[in-house]
Amino acid sequence: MSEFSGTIPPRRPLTLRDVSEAANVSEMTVSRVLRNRGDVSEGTRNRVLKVARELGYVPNKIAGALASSRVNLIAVIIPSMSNMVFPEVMTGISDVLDHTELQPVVGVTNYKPEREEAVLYQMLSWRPSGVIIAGLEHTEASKAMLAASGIPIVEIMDTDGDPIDSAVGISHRKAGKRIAQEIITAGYKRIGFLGSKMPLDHRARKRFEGFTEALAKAGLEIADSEFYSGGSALQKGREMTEAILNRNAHNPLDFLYYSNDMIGAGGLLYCQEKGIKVPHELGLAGFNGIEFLDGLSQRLATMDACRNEIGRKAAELILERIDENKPSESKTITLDPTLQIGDTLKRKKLGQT
Amino acid sequence: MSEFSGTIPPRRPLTLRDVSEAANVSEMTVSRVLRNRGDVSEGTRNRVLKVARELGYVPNKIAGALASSRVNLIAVIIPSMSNMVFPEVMTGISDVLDHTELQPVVGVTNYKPEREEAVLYQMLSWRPSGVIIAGLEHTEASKAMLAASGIPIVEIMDTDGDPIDSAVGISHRKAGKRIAQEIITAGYKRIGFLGSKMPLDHRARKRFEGFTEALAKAGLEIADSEFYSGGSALQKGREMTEAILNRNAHNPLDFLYYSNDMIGAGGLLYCQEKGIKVPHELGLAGFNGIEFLDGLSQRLATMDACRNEIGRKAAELILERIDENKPSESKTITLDPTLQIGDTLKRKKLGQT
DNA sequence: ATGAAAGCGCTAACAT
DNA sequence: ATGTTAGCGCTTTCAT
Repeated sequence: MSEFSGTIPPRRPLTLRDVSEAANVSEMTVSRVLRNRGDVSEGTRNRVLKVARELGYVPNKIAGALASSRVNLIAVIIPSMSNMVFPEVMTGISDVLDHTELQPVVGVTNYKPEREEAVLYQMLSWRPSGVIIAGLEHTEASKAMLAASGIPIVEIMDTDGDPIDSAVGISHRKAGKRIAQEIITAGYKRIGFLGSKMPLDHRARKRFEGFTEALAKAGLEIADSEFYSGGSALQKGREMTEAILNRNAHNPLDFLYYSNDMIGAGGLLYCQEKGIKVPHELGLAGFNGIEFLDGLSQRLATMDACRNEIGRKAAELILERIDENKPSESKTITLDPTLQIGDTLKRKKLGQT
Repeated sequence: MSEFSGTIPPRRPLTLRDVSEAANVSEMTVSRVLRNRGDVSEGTRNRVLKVARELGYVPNKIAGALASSRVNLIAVIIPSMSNMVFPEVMTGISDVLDHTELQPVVGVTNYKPEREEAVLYQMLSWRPSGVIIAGLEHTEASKAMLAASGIPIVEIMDTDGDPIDSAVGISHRKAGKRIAQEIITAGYKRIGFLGSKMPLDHRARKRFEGFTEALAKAGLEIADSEFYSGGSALQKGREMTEAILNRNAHNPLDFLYYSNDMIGAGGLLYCQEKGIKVPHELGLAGFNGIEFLDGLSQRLATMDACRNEIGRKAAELILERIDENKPSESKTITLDPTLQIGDTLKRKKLGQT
């Protein structure tokens, strides 16, 4: 210990008072300058600004928020970050919020309802101005918290169900149906399904349900399926494709529907290497429209889930509900995902004529 | 307007007082129960808990933080989220913080220094308990804010430079050198470089510098280079590879070094399609060790940037500095990225013997 | 255009 | 084991 220890005052964060003393004005005036509110003479204003900058003052939002009971935070609760889909939703949200005073704060649930409940509780305890949360399925407690919060809630991604307040998304059930119809129309008959073992990914489940339903209407059913969990999705796509094709070698499949584009891309790469003729011998389709599909030599058939758009619209809904004082109603916005046929779902009707 | 309008009380968030009245104890006791602090009899405890749950009380952290001057937030400031590298860093951070009371709050800068400054200011105004920030390069104002904040700061990803406080990362300069040496040893001579137009991506720049430096020492230099910005990285990798190879057809390149794995993977796919023999005719290497490389039929040579580890260590450093009261010193932890030779950097020395 | 007083909803510190 | 008092650093409201 140096003999001078103790002479250096412990660094205490600066307060409004420090600035007000240095600038020789009341705290109130400093506050007004820093928030650009009320009348302050040009001279005082400049003096305060100068002093604040020199001192390196950073306002304490905690105190500000408590005093004004205004917290310019939007809680965003999503299942996963590494998923490629949510970063895009986040971009949409940020694009809109960047023009405002609001800023998004993200919580991740890893697809676990109890984790979602905990994260939600944490976020609500900061008294945000609004909540954007993925999905329509939540624990009873979560729903109660959301409903009781008294702030705008927007549930995103999915519109197959009843929102607590507002919702923006696509119908995954319809998306599944749509792609199934396309596959049927193209003349494929022996269809395999490859997806992830995620009982709690309700959106994947709904797509699957819509898919099988549409097949059933055409008198078809899924010939075989394969599920994975964890690991490199591209690699898993490869492995699962190999497995399901081999297993059905005696009576070959002619189409594979993947629950996401990453495993679909793995399957496509596998087929290309093995010389399997896509789409004539075997058709493929995924879901999500992830950007990197552009880099493959054949474009995988997929459906764009409107992720950026969902983010934007969700943020806009929140803004509407906050800004305006009119009793803005809750609404559900259902977007229409675009089907991209690509190069892997093109076979002409065979044996139908 | 309904004739009953005004009869529904505007939903005011519940306060401790509401709970204390309903449970017939002092606010202080409720506070103690909810935070598991101090002695509270089992009976009172249960009663309070029950009432709080029934009422749906969610504590106001804003007020709590102000009163206790403790904000259990760690600010995490990163350049990008869609990058694949930062989600992994985030996972490392969360893995460690999940066992504590602290929670990460993320801010994204898009590689813009002025944006970083703004984000930092915003975050600091919430008085977080610590800051984890990517890179060692910041504006003067940002550095000043960080230094003046009086909280633990950990700069991550990079250790080629002087940290404000602590740092965890790898030496990108050394990483560039290392891969260059490997390429030289393998006997490649005409080396192309493909990267992104990001003057502000200091880590990519440092890798490039280390790379060219090591080449220079061996009497070599970069034969040609190609840069991209925006778009699908996989696709860009393809296009740039085609462009650079064609441009040098008269005197062919025998190695391509990519500044990231995504464009590298695009290049690899291109080569495979064109029947270019990798690694004998043309060697390839990327940087980052992204998971999906596992799904390609040849493993791209790369270096793992220790992203998860960096996140973990950064969070641990912050915890050390907060938890302990000892004057824990700032330290710099330099991790050692592992080189993965893969299948694209293997040519035996030729013409050297 | 500026200031003074009160209090936002909690918790620290000190009773009891 | 429980209660009381005094703030935390701002903003609101009302004076001047």
